[in-house]
Amino acid sequence: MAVAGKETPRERYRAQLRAEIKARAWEQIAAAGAPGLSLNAIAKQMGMSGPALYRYFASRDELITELIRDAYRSLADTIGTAAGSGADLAGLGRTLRAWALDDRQRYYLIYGTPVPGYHAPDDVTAIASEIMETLLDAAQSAGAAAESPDDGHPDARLEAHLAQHRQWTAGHPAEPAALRRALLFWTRLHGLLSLELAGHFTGMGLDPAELYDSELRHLSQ
Amino acid sequence: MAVAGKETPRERYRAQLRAEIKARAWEQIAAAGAPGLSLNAIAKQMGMSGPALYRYFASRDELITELIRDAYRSLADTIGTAAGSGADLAGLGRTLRAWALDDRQRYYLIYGTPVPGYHAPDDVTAIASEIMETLLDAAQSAGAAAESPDDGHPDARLEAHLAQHRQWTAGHPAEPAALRRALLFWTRLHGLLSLELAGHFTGMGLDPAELYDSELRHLSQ
DNA sequence: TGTACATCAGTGAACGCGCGTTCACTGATGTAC
DNA sequence: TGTACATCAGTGAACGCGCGTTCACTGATGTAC
Repeated sequence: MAVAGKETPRERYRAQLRAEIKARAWEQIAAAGAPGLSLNAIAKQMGMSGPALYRYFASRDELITELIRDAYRSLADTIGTAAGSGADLAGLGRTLRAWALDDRQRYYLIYGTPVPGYHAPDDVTAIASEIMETLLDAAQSAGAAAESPDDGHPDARLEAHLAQHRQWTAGHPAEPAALRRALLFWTRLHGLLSLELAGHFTGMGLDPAELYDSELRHLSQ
Repeated sequence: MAVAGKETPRERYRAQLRAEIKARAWEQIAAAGAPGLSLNAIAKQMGMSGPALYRYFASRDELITELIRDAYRSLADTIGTAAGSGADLAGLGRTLRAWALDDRQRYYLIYGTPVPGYHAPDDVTAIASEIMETLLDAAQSAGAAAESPDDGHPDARLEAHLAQHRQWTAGHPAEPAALRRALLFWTRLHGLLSLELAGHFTGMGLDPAELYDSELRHLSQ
């Protein structure tokens, strides 16, 4: 691993070109979705021949994997930064929606329809649990300051299940109520986001922001 | 439109072949997702030449559109039948999950990542509101028998928003609380389903059925 | 500072493949008198 | 019932395209003495 500042010009150039390839790849994905990603098309857009890209990525699959990794990293960093700035659960929720709306294809790369046969690399699961830990932190803080998200009707059965299956909490010391709150946060907001991004509310005349805010209020109460 | 029983043998044969093409199309989609659908591959599988299929579908796009229509119809019929058999909201929720798990690609055709540039035909929105009406019926009945899904903390702001944007209810006489309940049902269950189908819970060691049941209990209380 | 060599970016040709779609045509099935 | 004609399913060849990927090669950039 090269130490920053000690890169040779060649290394710098390589990194720069890899970055540009990825940038063009995102543009293509934005235009035609991930299945429409083509190495040849990227090369043409950069004024290079197709095979040239193989100096930078071993295959189309490796490029896509890298984009998925970047998408996860982007989300983890965005959520992590917001939490670091003192955002509470509701703030993280707003951050999540802003992140999703900022680039829906980036969202879809993580949470969209999975490609049959494709398996994400192992290291992204580490990033995924990094995100979960941030949520658990926020949920734990929220739990200290507020009542349960269901107004005193905590779901004992769910909390028992969550308490017994804590692999996903990665040793996080959150209480059962906080586990539950973090999970509800995650699943409910993704429900709204995926329906909104796919346009399922537009035909209904509803304002997705209003629905989203409502769930945030409910989760924070 | 041909009257049933008055079809000529040729019409019958046409209908039969269209059905077989669609059946093979579903198999292909199950194996490689919707982007991997190929008319030539279907033809080969049926022992025919590629161009032969153009007697039955004008283009690949028309075939996909037809599959989407069928997916919507399947969901509307399944939910409608359950409601007709006296299922309450929780029952419809279980029906929804069973339908989704029965064929995830069928679910994705409706609720998965949209293909940029593709627009679903108008008539599917009619089917979509048919589904919503079924939900509104059930939510209205539930409202008469139970308390609000948030235990007496109804979200006045959300209900006001919903009451002011009732295009999606298509003239349904549901009360504001029922509108809200139906929408929460829809968005929360889809959040769980989309995460479950994409495998986002498998790495966490959680049982999606448990989470789903928890939301159903909450929505029905 | 200058020369000899190694490294590496990028090219162009080629391979093999599959795609959607069109077209002119053959042969079977149905219809009309 | 039998003949003449129209309808229609399916074929095979072809078009034009783009894809991922390999390979041998050129030319520029960097390194070592």
